[in-house]
Amino acid sequence: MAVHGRGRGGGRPTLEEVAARAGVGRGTVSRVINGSPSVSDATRAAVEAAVAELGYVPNTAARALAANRTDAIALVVPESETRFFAEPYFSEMLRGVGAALADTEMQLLLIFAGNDRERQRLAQYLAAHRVDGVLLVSVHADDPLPDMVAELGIPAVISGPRSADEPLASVDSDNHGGGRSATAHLIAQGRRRIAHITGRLDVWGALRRTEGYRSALVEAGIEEDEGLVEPGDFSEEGGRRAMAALLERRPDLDAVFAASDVTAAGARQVLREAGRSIPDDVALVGYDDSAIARHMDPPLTSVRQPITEMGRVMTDLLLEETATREPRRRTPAGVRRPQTVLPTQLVRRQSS
Amino acid sequence: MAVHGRGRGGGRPTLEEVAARAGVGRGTVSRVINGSPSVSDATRAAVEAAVAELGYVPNTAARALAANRTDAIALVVPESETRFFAEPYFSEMLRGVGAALADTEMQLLLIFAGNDRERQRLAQYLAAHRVDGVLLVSVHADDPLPDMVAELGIPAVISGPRSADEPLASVDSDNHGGGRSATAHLIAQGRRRIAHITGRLDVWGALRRTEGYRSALVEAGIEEDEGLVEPGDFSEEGGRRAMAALLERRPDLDAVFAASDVTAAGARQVLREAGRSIPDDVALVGYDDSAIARHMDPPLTSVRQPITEMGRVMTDLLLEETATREPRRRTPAGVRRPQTVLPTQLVRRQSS
DNA sequence: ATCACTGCTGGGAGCGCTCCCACGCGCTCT
DNA sequence: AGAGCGCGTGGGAGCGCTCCCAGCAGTGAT
Repeated sequence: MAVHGRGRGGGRPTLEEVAARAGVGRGTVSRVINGSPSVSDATRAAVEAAVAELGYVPNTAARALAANRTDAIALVVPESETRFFAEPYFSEMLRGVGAALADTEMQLLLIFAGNDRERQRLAQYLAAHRVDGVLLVSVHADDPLPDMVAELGIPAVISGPRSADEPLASVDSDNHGGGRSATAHLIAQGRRRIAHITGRLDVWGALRRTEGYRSALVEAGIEEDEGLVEPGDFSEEGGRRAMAALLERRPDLDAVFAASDVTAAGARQVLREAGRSIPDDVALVGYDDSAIARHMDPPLTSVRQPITEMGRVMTDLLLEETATREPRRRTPAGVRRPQTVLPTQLVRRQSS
Repeated sequence: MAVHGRGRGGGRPTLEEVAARAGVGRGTVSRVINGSPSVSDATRAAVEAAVAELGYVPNTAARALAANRTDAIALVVPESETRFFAEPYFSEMLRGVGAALADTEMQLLLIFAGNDRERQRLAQYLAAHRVDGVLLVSVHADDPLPDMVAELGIPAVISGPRSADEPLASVDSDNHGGGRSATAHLIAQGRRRIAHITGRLDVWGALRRTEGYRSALVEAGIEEDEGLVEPGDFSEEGGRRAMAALLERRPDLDAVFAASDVTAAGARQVLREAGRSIPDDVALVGYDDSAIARHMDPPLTSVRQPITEMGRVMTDLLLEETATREPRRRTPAGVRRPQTVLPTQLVRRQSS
């Protein structure tokens, strides 16, 4: 890491200086730095030697200016920093993104857009094209963020499409399959009166989980009973409320599939208060395989999403996109971006 | 957020275009953008109007190249991402940094340097001067990172000096005062045989806590008893081991001041196993005021560090530094950077 | 021997900004 | 009336790269 001072006191060496040292032209050095194949081996070696001797490091600002790219992507989190840290979801996602970026020159920017002020700033940021691409995680259905990004013509990948015809590239876990396997598992345990507490149904993924639940019932030839389905909202309180309603309406239910672990935790409280034992009287399955699931009493069977893997795939997709869509322009209207779906996995524990 | 296309298809407007629109020169627009005072009000208004009309956003890359600054600082975390998320310390710190940056144009980069590979990358990053300054948090005493940063002549602020004569600017909480007030509190409760489990004594802050403990004893005229001091290492296991040793050596001790909440948790286990009740037989005080302290049984009295505030102050200090140290050069040898110390606060709970 | 044609190479022309020098104007002070 | 000053201003000269075109050899076909 030798950094020799030269020329204008203390400045780092420039391409020009490396070129002079190696006895070649500026263009050639640039080609070597950027790994162009059309450089002879001898020349390449000479340049590499000069680079090493001078401790040359490319000036990113100059490169960004000349090439009109930044070599950076942003992970946009439409939440407060507090929630970001509270949710293991983000942590896992970040790990996946980091892994995908590990052997790249790409720089990751973490941008919170929890309040209006931050969103305003983000808008400025994107307008200035300070990143080559954007990773959008856990966006709400009515969020204008994705459309803004699309409008600006910035490559983007979203985690969890907002609807069946999401125009942006997306990576999702198989919510339908998850709901289906959770329900099928309960059926395989001999349960027949399986209740379901949904998530917020304006969230596409939650809707899919519920559809998966229905599919499993249909496949097993069990008649659907609308009385066994109660809307929730992912929250603990919602779980309690829904469970109470279900118990009142169908006291003979023998299993519950909740759309999130937190919801399941709420349901468990009500079940316990009602004197139902888990899993003997009522089997319980959650979703997310969060820390709550592991620490619940009894430990909760839950559907695990490959969040880290999602982060990795999202990043790969985005990198590909930024690489191909070189001259920055808007995606032609009507062109659907790839929708990737990753498998979920049922983690069996004592609650079922 | 009107972004009108112009000139070379779709490119954003440039300074030049804004200047033409406002009927002024490039220089004048630049001055307005950068808030230079030497622009007449009329001209300023005209330029601002043009900026608004065109939806002009400065090109950061060009600015960085021309001005040789990046308007970005890095928060360097010498830990894995996993630990980063696990520790509320970082979350609070980040909040403080964010707050200080909120009404700045500065961009925050979060850089993990948990393993060799990441550190290598960081070195490249810093060598390329891609940030104007660096915030260094929770660096270990033998970490080469701070010296590398200093060597490169990059302004830096460190959280927690590594020794009494830390050459870098630093912001710390008052570890001495914290240890002193925790001990004084125990004395005020009528305790006289107060034991102390230290932190890792190669960590300057831990050392200061222990010195604070001693000061309090001296001030109260209580004779120091080396048998009451046992080295720990911030860990739970260390707390258990130390507590066992203390109990064996001084079975009549009536209070324990542990250098961290985690250590206190370890100590509590041993005390309980030994049949000592808290706080009746033995009063216990921890350090950090972490979640553990609140959830312990009984809730643990602990010393709170103003971590968010530390983040804020560190950032302010760094911004000041980057602003003044305009032409990038090394800090002259021998020039000590400011050492700021923020007060701690004793949070009383049922354990004492 | 002439003419492509291919494989490497050098260097001009910018990218959009900041910095700074020089200029013009309206004053005040001789 | 002329010199001197300061304020506001315009625009040249880069910052360190990438892109691209032209040029130069060497090769095989005509």
